[in-house]
Amino acid sequence: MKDFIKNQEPETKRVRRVAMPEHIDAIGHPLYKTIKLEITRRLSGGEWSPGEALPTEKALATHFGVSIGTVRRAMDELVAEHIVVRQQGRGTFLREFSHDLMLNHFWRVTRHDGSREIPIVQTLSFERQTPDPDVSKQLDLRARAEVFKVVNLLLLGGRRIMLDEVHLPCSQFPSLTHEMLVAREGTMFSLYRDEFSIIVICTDERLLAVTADRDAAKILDVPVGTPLIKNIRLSFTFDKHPVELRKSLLLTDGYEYRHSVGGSTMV
Amino acid sequence: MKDFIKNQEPETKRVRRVAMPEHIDAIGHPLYKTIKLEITRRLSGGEWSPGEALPTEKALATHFGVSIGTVRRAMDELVAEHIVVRQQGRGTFLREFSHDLMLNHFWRVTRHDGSREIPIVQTLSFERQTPDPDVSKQLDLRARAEVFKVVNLLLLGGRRIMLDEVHLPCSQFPSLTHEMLVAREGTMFSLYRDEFSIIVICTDERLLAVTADRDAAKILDVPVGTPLIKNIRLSFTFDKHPVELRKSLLLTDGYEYRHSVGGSTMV
DNA sequence: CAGTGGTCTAGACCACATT
DNA sequence: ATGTGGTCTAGACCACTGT
Repeated sequence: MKDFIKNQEPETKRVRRVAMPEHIDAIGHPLYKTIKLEITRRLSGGEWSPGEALPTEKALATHFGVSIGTVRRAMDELVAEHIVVRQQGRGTFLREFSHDLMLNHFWRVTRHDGSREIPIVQTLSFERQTPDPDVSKQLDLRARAEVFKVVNLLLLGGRRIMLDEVHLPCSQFPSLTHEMLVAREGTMFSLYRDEFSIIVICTDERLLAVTADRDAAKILDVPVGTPLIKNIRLSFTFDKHPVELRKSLLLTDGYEYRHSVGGSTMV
Repeated sequence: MKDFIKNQEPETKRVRRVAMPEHIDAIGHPLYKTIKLEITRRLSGGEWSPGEALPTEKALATHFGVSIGTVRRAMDELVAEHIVVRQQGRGTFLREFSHDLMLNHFWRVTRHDGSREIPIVQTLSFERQTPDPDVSKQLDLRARAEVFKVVNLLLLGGRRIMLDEVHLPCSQFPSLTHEMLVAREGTMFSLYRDEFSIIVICTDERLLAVTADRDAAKILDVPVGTPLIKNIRLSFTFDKHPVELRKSLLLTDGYEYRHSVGGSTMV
């Protein structure tokens, strides 16, 4: 009945979907998710280095055989996850794990006026061990899988502010050594990325009010009983796969812990 | 030189932009932002009530004289801000300020297993006062502007867990009374929305480690010196306009404070 | 100037929900 | 069967960056 002008060039449309590389599981996913997953696969594989320009949206569109809008849709999510940055007129770049990103995205400790400061990190200990069942469970490890345990002391304004106990699955950081931790510039997250191609996307944090016990008090140089915030943080890479468990004690003296809820787009 | 087939129907395109209602300032904004702003204006005006279906995307598109994709772009941000919910095949609805939203979006206190519980609120005091300079500054008030100060005690599992001191600008909540607070069902935020058409979009929180002083210890029924998390939270409506300052003391005993960084879209 | 991302269009088809 | 939101297309034009 209806005189729709449909399928003027019929053979080129649905075919493209199955023209995707075979290792991509497109079932049940919208096309842009598939594109996004393929791009993240290449990122994880180290195909582009931080700061480097990705192919243009047009190039990606023709490469994948999809419309440019579909590529943009995939890129939109990568931008939202702080994995890439777009610069109008210049290109799209794999985000560098700069102090800027670290400070504004994952580093929650500020001065009372809201300004942020780069912490100085001192690695106090480094060992390989069989984790507690609790640690093993949170990191989703197989039985008898081992972890590296790193203890760091963080200084702000020359004062001891934070004591970190970091647990990393040995399977994901096979060649990690004490020397790498001591010698490195920048944050732990930049180390994960540059040396192991592990990109941290998101973290879940659990905060508790505690007081300093004797050990913590000694290391942080405060009286026993000083109030501290205990932060149990689990960090994830793609697919919500856990890569790091960090237990921190934070001294909020001259500093505070800040975060926002819901303020991403804002008018 | 180039045989672009441009402007086949020339008069209908750019004209639409200026065909917008005159009270909209479209300068420098992309069209979808203008659409979004206009929709939020109507929401603030109470044009639709919570739970009610908005016009269809197609209807909005023809009403504003724009493409359906542009309306979707505006809606995408409203969805991201938890203002509306889309249901495929049904429609788009102004989000109800349900316990569900409250619990999963703004309520950060959970049991140690991550489960959430609806707090029971007891209003301990209600008064109108001239705020401290600090409170006045954070709420962005004019000189001599007054605030309502509400003190609430929150119970979880029958135990006293949190002590809130809430500051509200009188100008934005003109008819607020003690009775409204005592009589209400649901959260403070639902009260703001239902009675004053004020929709809270986002909050900034500042956390400090403290110990219970004599007054707090008495009210929370814990020993003096018990570690607490002090949370100074500023809540905003559209345009990052502050509407509430809340200073809370949280007892993390059987409970903890949880939040995520960066986990909105996730693969 | 050419090339990039940013916005916008007009439509098609799909998946889902309701009648 | 109808109507909704969800996805996708092919292309145009704009704003910006670099030459």
